Amino acid sequence: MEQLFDYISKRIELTAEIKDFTQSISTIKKLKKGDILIKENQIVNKTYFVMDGCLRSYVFDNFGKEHTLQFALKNNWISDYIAIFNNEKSSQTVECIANSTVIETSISEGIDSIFLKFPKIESIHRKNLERNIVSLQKRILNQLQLTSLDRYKYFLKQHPEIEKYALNYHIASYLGITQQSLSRLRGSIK
Amino acid sequence: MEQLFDYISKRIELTAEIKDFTQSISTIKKLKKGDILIKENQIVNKTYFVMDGCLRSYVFDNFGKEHTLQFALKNNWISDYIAIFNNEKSSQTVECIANSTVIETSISEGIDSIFLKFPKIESIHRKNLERNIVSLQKRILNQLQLTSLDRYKYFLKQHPEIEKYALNYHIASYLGITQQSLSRLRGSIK
DNA sequence: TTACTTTTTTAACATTTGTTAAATGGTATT
DNA sequence: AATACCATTTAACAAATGTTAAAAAAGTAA
Repeated sequence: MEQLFDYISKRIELTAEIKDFTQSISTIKKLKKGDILIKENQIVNKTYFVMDGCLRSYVFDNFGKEHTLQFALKNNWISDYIAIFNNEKSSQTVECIANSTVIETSISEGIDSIFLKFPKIESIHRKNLERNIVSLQKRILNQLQLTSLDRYKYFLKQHPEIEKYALNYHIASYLGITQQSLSRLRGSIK
Repeated sequence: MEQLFDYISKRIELTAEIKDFTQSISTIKKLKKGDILIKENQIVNKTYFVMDGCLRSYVFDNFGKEHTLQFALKNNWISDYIAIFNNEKSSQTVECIANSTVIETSISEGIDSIFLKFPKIESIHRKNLERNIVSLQKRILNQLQLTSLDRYKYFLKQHPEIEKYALNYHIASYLGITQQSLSRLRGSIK
């Protein structure tokens, strides 16, 4: 649990109160490759902090194809935030793509009520949201202005250790191309 | 200014204090089509609330091509948020694409200091960020799973009155295709 | 109206990416 | 080692989109 406390204390002053509260809603879980943490059409009241390993969130389209929204490596959070923020059932799947250790944090009492009790946590959350928006905007701009080869190169820079964990089609479905195209791009690099 | 107060009071209880403060950092501006509000490489300490008309934010790529990040219609905010959140100089341009009336809000004292004084404003901001993340994620998913024709149709649903304001290439550069391709898609609809 | 500018459409051709299918490579199990 | 399973690469062809250039249409000002 220390890893999460480190994360928090880098952002705000970690009081005993906040520490106790965080502990009370969190549990450490060992996961195996292939485990599914969130399925489609469920109520989402958990969010996951990756201590080690790698999780992936994705959606299925009408043809059953997967489209990857996020990879979460060490010290990153993942969940279906569309569902949480909109109070909807999940449309995303969150899957463990390598043996991982995560902290599962329950937000079933509602995030707004948490922020009411601990305004400092709202500040952390707000800053995370800002960071998140910056990276989503950058991803959109990449999608608009880069060729798929350049997107792939940028992706590797951003996630240097991802190839240890992710399959070809995980990455392809993040970049918006087919696995065969990605394979072609890889060939063209050498 | 009433329009902005309406916007705020729909989200939090609008106290006299917050009203005064908001007024003290805001001015109404009439803009003409073609006016540039934010240029590349400037310090960004303003954000714009559209009362009427339409603004657009975009970036230039290495070849001088424009890529549209956002259209802001009535009751929407626009600025270069990457610059603001990261404390960087602007990489985006914000342009007025139709005669417009906006409220220019100065955040030169720093958004964090504003939130310290008025935690309620941080809550509004936080909820806006969440909504924004949902729509950015949806845009990414659309980019991943829809054909450009379906993206265009979805875009029109989302921005029903945009065709009054936006040129062909504004929309094309938002969808990530050329103006010629967009023209082809339009033809194929009828 | 006319002349001028800007935007949109159209067309021919080039390039990229998708589709389908088969071959190759890797890993774990018996 | 042999088998089975899964992931990756390769190839041939199809479809979508980009590129370049010109024509048509729409908008604007004198």
